[in-house]
Amino acid sequence: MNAVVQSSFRALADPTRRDILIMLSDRDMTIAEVAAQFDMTRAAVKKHLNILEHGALIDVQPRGRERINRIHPEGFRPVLDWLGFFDGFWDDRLHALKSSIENKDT
Amino acid sequence: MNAVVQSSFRALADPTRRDILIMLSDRDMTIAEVAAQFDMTRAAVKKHLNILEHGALIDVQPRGRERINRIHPEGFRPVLDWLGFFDGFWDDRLHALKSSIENKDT
DNA sequence: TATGTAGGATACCAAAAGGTATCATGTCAA
DNA sequence: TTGACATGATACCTTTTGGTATCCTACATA
Repeated sequence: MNAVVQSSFRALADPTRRDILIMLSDRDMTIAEVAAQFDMTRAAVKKHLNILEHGALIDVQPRGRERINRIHPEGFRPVLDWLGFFDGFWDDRLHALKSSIENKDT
Repeated sequence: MNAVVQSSFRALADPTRRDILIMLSDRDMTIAEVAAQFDMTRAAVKKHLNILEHGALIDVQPRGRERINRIHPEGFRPVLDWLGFFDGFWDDRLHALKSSIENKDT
C-alpha cells in the first residue's frame, strides 16, 4: 500500500507527466500524439507514460498497432487518501474531492 | 505559479518527507526531534526539512536556539487545486453537486 | 509481399537527488 | 567565561532520474 502511494506521488512529481495528465483529461491519445506535444523524443515521452502507467494514473489499451493512453481516475485515490490524513488542517474542499473519487465505483 | 505547484509536488514525492509531514500533523517538532525518528543523519533530515519549507508545506519558527517545525496547511492548496483540475473526471454528478454547494455564498 | 509507420527496449550520458562527514555559528546554563 | 548543545552550511559520494541514440518488432496497407 505504501508502495502504491509512492508510485502515485512519484508519477505526479514531474511537470511533463502532470502536463500529460492534463492533456489526457481532454481526450485519449496515442503515444505519438502525446509525444508531438513536447520538445523531446518519443522514447522520453514513452518513459513518462510508463511511469504514469506504473502509478496507475493512466491505463493503456492496444488498438491495432497503436496504444491508446487514457486517464485512470481511480489511480488518484491513494494520493487523495494520503492527503486525507491531514483532515482538520484545512477546509472542506478536500473532502469534496475525496468523496467524489471514493464513490466513483461504488 | 507553476513553480509553486512543482515545489509542492516535489516536496511530497519523497517518502521520508511524507512521513515527516505525518509526524508534524501530530505535533510541532524541533529538527533534532524529527531526526531522532529516522535512521539517517540530522543533516539529511535537515535537507528534507529545507525542501518541505521551500514547498511551503511546513514553516519554521526559531525559538531560542531551537527551530520549531510545524505543518503549513495552506501549502497543500496548490496540490489540491491542481488535483481539482480532474474533478469532472471523477464523478460528474458529485462535481455538479459540489459546484452548487461551493457557489452557495457567491 | 514489401514498405512505411507505431511502438518496445536497451545502452549510454549528464544532472539532480539522497545521503554522509565535517566544520562553523549561535545560544543556553553553570 | 566556558562548555555543551541545537542548528547551519558545505564538500563529497552514490544512486536515481530525465533524456538521447539506436535498433528491433509488429502491424496496416499499397
